[in-house]
Amino acid sequence: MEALHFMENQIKKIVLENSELLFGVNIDASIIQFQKTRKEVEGDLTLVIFPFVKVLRCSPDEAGKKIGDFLQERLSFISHYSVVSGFLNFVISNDYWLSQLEMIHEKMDFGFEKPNSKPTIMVEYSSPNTNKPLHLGHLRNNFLGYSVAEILKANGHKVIKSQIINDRGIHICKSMLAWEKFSPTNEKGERETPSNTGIKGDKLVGKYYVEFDKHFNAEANSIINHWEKGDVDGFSSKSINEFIRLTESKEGKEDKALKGIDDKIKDLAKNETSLLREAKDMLIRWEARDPQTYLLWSTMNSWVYDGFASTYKSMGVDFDKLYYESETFLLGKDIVFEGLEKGVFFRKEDGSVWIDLTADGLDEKIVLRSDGTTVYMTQDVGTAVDRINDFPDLSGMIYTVGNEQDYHFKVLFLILKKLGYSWAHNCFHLSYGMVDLPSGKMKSREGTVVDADDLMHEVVQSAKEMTQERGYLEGMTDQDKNDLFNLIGMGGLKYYLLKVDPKKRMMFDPAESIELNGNTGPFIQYAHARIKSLLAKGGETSAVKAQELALAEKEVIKLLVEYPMIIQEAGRELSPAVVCNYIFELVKSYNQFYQNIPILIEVNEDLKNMRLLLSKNVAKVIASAMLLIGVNVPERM
RNA sequence: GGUUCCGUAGCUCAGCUGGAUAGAGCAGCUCACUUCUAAUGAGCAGGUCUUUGGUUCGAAUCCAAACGGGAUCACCA
Repeated sequence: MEALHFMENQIKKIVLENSELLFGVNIDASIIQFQKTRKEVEGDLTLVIFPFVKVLRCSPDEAGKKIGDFLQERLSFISHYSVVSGFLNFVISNDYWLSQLEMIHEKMDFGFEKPNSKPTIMVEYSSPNTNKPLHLGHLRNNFLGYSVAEILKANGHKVIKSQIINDRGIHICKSMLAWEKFSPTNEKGERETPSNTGIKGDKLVGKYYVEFDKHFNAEANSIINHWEKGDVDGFSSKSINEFIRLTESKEGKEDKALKGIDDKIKDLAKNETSLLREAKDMLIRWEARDPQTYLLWSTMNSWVYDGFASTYKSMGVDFDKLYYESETFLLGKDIVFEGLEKGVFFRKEDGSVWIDLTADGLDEKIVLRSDGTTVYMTQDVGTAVDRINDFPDLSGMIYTVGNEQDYHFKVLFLILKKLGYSWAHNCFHLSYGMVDLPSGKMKSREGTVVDADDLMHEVVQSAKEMTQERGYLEGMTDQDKNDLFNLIGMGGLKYYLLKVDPKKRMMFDPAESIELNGNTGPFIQYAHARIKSLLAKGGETSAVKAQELALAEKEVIKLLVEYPMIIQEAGRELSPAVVCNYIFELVKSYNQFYQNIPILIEVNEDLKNMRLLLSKNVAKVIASAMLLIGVNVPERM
């Protein structure tokens, strides 16, 4: 058991067992509340006395003194105590702290639970759209998902990292179509490919998705022009009537309402475009497994996967199991039919299938379109069931997806429960906030999207410049140097994105993200490198013999002792930010010690040895905790 | 409008199972390298914890309302 809990439990036990003797009445365990002692006050552990006062009917000071005396006599780890305005502060003996340091030193995997000792959990993250290259938002998603998986492993869970790849649907057909129609051919008669253009696969496909949108919008605008001129031949009368109705309704409206109406007209026109019709035809051909369409689809997807693979490599994330929507959507459909028979879903007149969630405070939600094709929800139901089939020992699933989909997941989990799946209660949406830029929201239309590859390249580049300027690089090979620049750049970026509570929306300042001072990844990496350098010069360490302990040293040990509880808390909260904040505290505390207390220069061998041991274990915990957020630490920098 | 998340220093964020004088980092101003890596440390300055009411011995923290901001409410994904 962790040292702090051990001490708290000992105190609690003695107080409860002797409450009759101490206070003349039996007390409730809930009034025994601990907290960390404030910095300004001497002490390590504080018992709050206020709750006792009501029961005991005496002053807080009296009660505190009574309890303090009693405990000091019976618990060896209590050196002495003080009562300050209703708080009973225990000073824990130096021996106890030093023995804790010794214990930490002996444990290789200090803070970690036994691997695979807890139920299996699947963590889904990343899950990109194959039409769009990964951007800043995906970086937060990937780092978060990867880190949560690591944190759960540290808590003893078996973890399966997965992602669902959104590889089918009308949007995919759009980029396929655009490539077929608009891609230029070279002298050999080939259209653009990653190999003949040198463009990264995901970027190339993304380019044609944008290209589609451009032509799509142009065609829609020209249709609106026709309509406005009264040229309505060849368009469905339903659309025309709706257009006339909308146009008339513009009369006397405010700007904002006008914009809404214009958007509706645009949608109307889009539905009449030949491009959309062609894309829809293509989707139908794809669903019918038309060989030519299927070949184009699998070829372009493979370009995207190659591109993503290289981005994931740069990110330092990986997956144990991939799911493809093209493989799970049919299962989802089957489940809907089963549910339809069981009465979970109902069919509307036009043939579409719905679920009524109004009794649960939600809306009616569609699960199958009237033409029988699936929607996002159907696929997610199928994927969830597929996963349980693949991994029967799965006890829960965590979906790392942005908070704009809070409603979707609420509905998804509810549907799974209504379908009678017991595991549905262990599905959890790890919902994280959007990443904003100083200029505001990222908008692809305004070109303010920060590309993941570009950003990673930039931070590594910046790390390179800084490190060449002030790093300790003598004797390193070019390969080692490049690894180091990468380590520092990516460490800074990951730490920057993970130090904020995942639930909250956060501000991403590009200039600040490559900063090296203050609460940053490189600040922590530097501390580690400095300790390693110290240890290299310090020689071997042996068991702790020292008995003195300076305040700065004790503060560092106290933080080390907390590490196991931090891992638990981070696991409970699914929050890498908890780990980040802890490492930062630890490093700050260590730096204070390092700056003020001599280590190698110390003449007393016992003290020197203890300080080296302390440093060694700080480095150990830094490295261990940084790995939980997917960051490596350098031996030197 | 319904639902939901959020509002703490100039900026970015901690703290929120109720507890002592609300903390960091950045930016600003001082100071400390012939020393174990100064990518560091010490200090100064900076606050009506959005507002109002309630619960309590005690509220940044819990409850309610108001104000301000985000997300979401498609036969899109």
